[in-house]
Parts: sequence; C-alpha cells; structure tokens
Amino acid sequence: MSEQTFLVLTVLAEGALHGYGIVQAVSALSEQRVVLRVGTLYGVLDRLSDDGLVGLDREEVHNGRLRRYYRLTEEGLTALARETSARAATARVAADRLRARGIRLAPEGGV
Amino acid sequence: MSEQTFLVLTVLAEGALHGYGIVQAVSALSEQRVVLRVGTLYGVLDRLSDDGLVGLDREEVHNGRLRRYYRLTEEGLTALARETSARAATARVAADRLRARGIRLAPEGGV
DNA sequence: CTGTATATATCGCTTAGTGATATATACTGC
DNA sequence: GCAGTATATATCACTAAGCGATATATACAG
Repeated sequence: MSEQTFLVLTVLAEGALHGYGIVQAVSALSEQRVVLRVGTLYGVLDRLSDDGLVGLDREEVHNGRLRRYYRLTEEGLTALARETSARAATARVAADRLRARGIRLAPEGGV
Repeated sequence: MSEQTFLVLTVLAEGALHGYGIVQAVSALSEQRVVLRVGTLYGVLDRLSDDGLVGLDREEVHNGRLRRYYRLTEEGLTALARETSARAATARVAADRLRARGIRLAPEGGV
C-alpha cells in the first residue's frame, strides 16, 4: 500500500470527508510532506472503492458546490489496522538499527 | 519513498549486503509481506545509487559466484532516519484513530 | 540428470502518481 | 469591475516504479 493510500485511509478513520477536505487533511497529517494531486486522489479513491475499502457516505451542497463525502468500510478499517501494524513494526526495526548506529530520531509530531 | 525502497535501506542499515541477501533480508524483515523481485531490487538499487544513498561496498567471490556488496552512505543513513520518523509518526496517528474506534493493533514482531 | 538454492542481470508490461487542464462558485484585494 | 485565491469536482496524457518472465551460471541434493 502506497503512502498516499495509507494517508487517505488514516484521514477517513477519523470520519467521513469530501475530496478536497481529504487533500488538505493529508497535507496536515504529513506536515506538507505529501500533497495529493487531484489526479492522485481520484485514482486512490477509485481503487479503494473497487476494493471495497471506502464507500460513498453522503452528498451535501455547500455554498452551491457539491460535496461528496467518503467513509471507511469495515473492511477498510481492517485493512488500515493491518497496514498500520506493519508500518509501525518496520519503523521500529529501522529506528532500532539507526539507534545502534548512534542516530537519534526527532520525535515528530503528526496531527 | 516506497515500502520496497524503505526496507532495502533498513536492511542495509545493519551492514553491507549483496543483492540476493537483501532480497532474503527484506522478506524476513517484513515477515514475507514484501518479497522483492530481482527486477524491483535492481531498480531500487540503481535509483538509490543515482541519489547517492547507497554505494558499492566491495565484491567477493563466494563458491565461484560473485557477490556484490552494497552499503548505506551517510546521506542514505540520513534519508532513512527522516523516512523512519515520518513513518513512525503517521503510524502513530493511525493507531490512535483506530484505538479511538475500538480497534486494538496486534503488536507485530519484525526482526 | 533433474530440481532447488544461490547469485547476477535485463526487458517488456502494468499500474500508480504527477502535471496539466477543465469547469464552477464565492470571496478578497486593487 | 476584474484579477486572484480558495473551495470543489473531474479527466487525460506522461512518467516512473514495481512485477513477471527470462537468461546465465555454479553447487549440491535426490
């Protein structure tokens, strides 16, 4: 699973959100490290929809603009849990090895 | 940075290693989740070399077979540290949100 | 003498992500 | 009044990364 996909799932884990909101939330979450292009976003959402990990929550009209909200499915939640465990585990190993080589990691924030 | 690239850097953080050894170490590290194809491996190594993150350590002859060892450069170590911090941070956020939704993560091993 | 493990390397295909573009409303600054 | 920015959707061609297949070569087990 790509970082982009992982971040979209993580954003949606907090609650349903619309496309543009997802882009902003991913930027915030990654501290501007990952800025999703709209082309990427729709690609990710399409694939996640096909895989049954996200679904359409609702559609709202906000200031004359349609907002399409997406939400995690149960399956999406499970997939995120699995991916998170795997990422935490590998990051832990990498951190251990870096520490063994005398490199201290800056305990980064993340929202 | 892709997971494949990250795992190769993590493997090399422990010490210099040859191509075939990297493939095996990545499998072990990810608990068979990521099995590098040789095509992927050489693509990753080429890109990392171009970016100055890994370099050739030495060449050995083992059982009549050449072994080409790769090692991390200082820059590679720094890049790995940065990536590890970022990954740990996002995994932490994801874990928090999953916990808030009542999902406990299996504290996976990782070598 | 066939299959498996070790070990390197290349090539074409597919897919994911990027950049550009398009459309549309609302608000802010000049 | 008009340009620029923010909000909001969507598509499309290009590029790059990863995958699968293939090739070459030695050593060892069955």
